[in-house]
Amino acid sequence: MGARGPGPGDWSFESTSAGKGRTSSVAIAQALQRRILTGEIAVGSWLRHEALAAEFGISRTPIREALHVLQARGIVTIVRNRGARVNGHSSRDIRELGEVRSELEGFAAQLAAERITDEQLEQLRGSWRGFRDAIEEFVQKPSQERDAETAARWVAANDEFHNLILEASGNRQLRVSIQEIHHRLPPNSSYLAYSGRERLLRQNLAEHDKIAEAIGRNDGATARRLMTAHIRRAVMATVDWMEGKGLLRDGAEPDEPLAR
Amino acid sequence: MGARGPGPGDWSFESTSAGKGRTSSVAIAQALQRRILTGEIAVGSWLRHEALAAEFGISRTPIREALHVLQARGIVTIVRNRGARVNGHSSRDIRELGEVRSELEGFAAQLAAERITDEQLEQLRGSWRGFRDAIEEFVQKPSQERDAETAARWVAANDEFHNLILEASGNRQLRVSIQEIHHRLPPNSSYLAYSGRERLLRQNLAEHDKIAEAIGRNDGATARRLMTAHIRRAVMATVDWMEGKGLLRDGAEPDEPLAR
DNA sequence: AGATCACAAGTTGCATCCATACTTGGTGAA
DNA sequence: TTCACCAAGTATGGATGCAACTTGTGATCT
Repeated sequence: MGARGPGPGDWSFESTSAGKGRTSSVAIAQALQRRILTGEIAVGSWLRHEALAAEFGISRTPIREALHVLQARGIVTIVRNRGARVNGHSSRDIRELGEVRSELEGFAAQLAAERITDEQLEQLRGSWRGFRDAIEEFVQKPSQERDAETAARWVAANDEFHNLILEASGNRQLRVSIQEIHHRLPPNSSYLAYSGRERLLRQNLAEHDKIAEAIGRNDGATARRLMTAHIRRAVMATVDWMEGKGLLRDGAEPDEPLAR
Repeated sequence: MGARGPGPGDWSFESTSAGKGRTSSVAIAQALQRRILTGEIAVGSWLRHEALAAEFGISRTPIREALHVLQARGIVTIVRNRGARVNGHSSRDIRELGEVRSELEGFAAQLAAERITDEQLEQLRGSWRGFRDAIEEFVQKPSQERDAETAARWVAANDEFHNLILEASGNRQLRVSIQEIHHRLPPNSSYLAYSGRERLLRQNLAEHDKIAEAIGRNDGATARRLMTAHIRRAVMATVDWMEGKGLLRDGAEPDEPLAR
């Protein structure tokens, strides 16, 4: 049961048709969500059934379902007889999400420190080594050769580290809640925010090391404190990067569509 | 601007028909969710489009949308060409959800203690008094006269207390996450779990008092500790009640893990 | 008798069609 | 010139029809 879930930050499919001819509406929701959160679809824009249906080569019905799913996730707002509008994030939203995430992951680290098994601990250390090796390989390449594949390795190793801790926490609902928060954040934002900055990457690695060590000592309080600080730093880096890329909505919003 | 935001994930209505004849699919999702979480619709049962459409007097299209929303909330699982199956909670799920909720609400209390304004503090105290009065009125009535309306008063006062703290925390995303957890729990479960037990009600009241006092002293650490313990106690009462009512699924799950 | 295969019933998934509400551009009057 | 009103256009919400898939049952073969 360990290897089951790809965990948070995993939007695998998007590749056109999932199965044969039928494209599940959840796949469409995922594809739309990815485009929205990466900024490919602008914040505040309206999503029109007809255009999306034509683009995906299907009818409006599954599009409508996908939009309702996105509304349930808080990513768009459906206004009656007007359509679905993209709910942008403000810098404040990202920071607040980061606060929540840091608390939850800190809690997970504490539980993990109290409950982790020897086998899981060994996996965690292996994951850390994988993270280290992937980073070393990444930073030693010249910038031109840094392809997506090498970068994906340390992204995967990073995800694995956090997932192992969630797994070791023994609380499945905690995992669901954290996933739900990831659903409200841009995918791979950590990768994008860190990819160019070697110093931050190395700092990240060192933090992972200390967290794993505290968990290995069954020191829940320290593990929690370290993890919380770790996530907060990552969030700050993400906010910086998003602000630089102009992906954030300004604080003041032009017109509130859902005034009820 | 604080009071404005129905940020993402704020749907207050549940009141039958939203407009006139048109029933929004969101309203249908709410109605179905309520029935599922109260046990009116059995765990493990299949929801069929045709039957639901006939029951609500509408066609299958909005039913399908509602089911997809419920799947996004983790309440049902849609299996291709087979339908939507109700995902029951196990006692472990409820406990785990309670752990998460207690952490988040504890965090909210800590933030509230650090950031609350004088005006909000006064509201909080007023809310506490309302809670006290409603409980007094409730417990002094003979059992037969305890109608839904009087009980609803202290339920509302209790909700107001927690909502004010969330508001004072200044973190809107925290509120969304907690609401999302509530979406995975039976509605009014606290009311149902507490309604018959005067001692628990009074203890609840005393805990609210201490929490409000710690927040008033700007003592974040104490407020957090008290709130976390408060929620955990409430969750334990809820689990007891749900086990007594047979609303929980047995621990071992036959097949079909609920994570996607 | 037990197992296997084929067929039929039932359900879902998607496409298309109709009704309704909102938007918007234009026109006329103050 | 500006405001108000009206009408046409457009997009969404819901209903219905059809194809594909799953499953249960019964007949046939070993």
